[in-house]
Amino acid sequence: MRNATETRIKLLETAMELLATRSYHDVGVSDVCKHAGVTKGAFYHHFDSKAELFAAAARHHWEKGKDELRAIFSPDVPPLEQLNSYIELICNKQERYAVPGENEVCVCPIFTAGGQVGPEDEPIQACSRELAEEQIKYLASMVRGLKGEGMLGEDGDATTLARLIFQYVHGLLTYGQVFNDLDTVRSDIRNGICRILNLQCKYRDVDAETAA
Amino acid sequence: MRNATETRIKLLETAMELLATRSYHDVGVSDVCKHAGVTKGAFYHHFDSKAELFAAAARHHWEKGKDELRAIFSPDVPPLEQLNSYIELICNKQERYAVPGENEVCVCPIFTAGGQVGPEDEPIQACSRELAEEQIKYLASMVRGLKGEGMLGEDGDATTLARLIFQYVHGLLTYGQVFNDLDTVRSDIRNGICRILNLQCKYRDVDAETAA
DNA sequence: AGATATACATACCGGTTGGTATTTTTCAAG
DNA sequence: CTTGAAAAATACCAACCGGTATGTATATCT
Repeated sequence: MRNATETRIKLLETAMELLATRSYHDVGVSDVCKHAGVTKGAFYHHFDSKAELFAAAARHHWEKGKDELRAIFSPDVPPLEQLNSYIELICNKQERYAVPGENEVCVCPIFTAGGQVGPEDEPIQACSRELAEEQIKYLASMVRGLKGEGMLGEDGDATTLARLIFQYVHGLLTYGQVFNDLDTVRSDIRNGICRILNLQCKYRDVDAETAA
Repeated sequence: MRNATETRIKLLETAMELLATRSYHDVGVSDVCKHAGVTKGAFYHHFDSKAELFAAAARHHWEKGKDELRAIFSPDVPPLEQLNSYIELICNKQERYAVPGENEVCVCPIFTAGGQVGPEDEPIQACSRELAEEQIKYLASMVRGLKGEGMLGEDGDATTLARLIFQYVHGLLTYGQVFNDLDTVRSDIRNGICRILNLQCKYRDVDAETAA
């Protein structure tokens, strides 16, 4: 592992992987190092502190996943398909990060950390907020799209709706984590989001896109 | 403080107070002891471990608040009033536990802990699940009431809706905590719940109960 | 009052954790 | 090659935290 940037990235991604199933405080720097196959000396060569690592890791994770989001929420994609893809994305993340049999469900590691650290680790909270806001923006564009196609029942500011969805999804995943129940997450996520959106019933099924 | 049960209760309640604004790992037994005006020796006289303290504290907190819930969700209370009271209850809890200027928002300390500990502290997670399920039962009875009065738009299993609400509220509070923004919580909570319920518009305002 | 169990205090232990100091290795430029 | 700086490994430290051991008041029972 002589490549510097490679080990740095390895550390960043390992940090997020561990954070997906454990809490911020449960993930020690030694843990990260061990799983990344790197010693603590190397770690502190790249990062000043644990907090800095996780802030950087969150940003890295976000940047990496951004392309996915951009693809999903691209203006070229029909809004309803955006919705379906978004739901699918979250479910896929479960399969990618969760540990079957142990931790069935994992919440968004970025936002979670923000809720688990106190005000002393402000940089991490700030990072959480920033990325949450950005994600909400993507959702808001989708909401506007749905509204434009007349698929939503009534009023409701797009940004507000997007925020509500974000809040809901996070709560849902936390619920899934505590109950270690991925099935409920799978069945609730569409239901919850569609209800918040007040999406017209005929569009709520997964295969409804063909009807549009 | 020679009264045993008194100090025990003091410890239980202090634990929940601290947990309301900090994470489980950030609240040490020494912290609890200091804030409760009790030494560690006294603490370990009453509890076997930190985990046991918080499990017991959660139960105590729950039992204490149960009367409120029972009153709110009593069959004698009109369903719509139940909803309004529930929302108000959550907002009031903010004023009670949050630290103005520092921690504006606090999430349900019981359920939060469940999401913050790993599988090693299983008792705490178990406690979280148990109390969450009980709370969902109360919500479900409210949902049935609303449905009985024909206030909800359409289909939807009562238990499912109750679970969705629970998930949403938790996500909302976490959002509020990270953004340290009580105002958004206040304005989103009614919106989110009513949308999940698909509560008919005319009943959504706070003062709509007079119309019922 | 004497005996005994309960309630609490003080001091400390073992382990862990974030972080540092120092050394060794790698590798490219001169 | 030599050299020098970045990268990574080793060893280590101070602080902290959950938990324990032991001692001391206070209440209860006989």
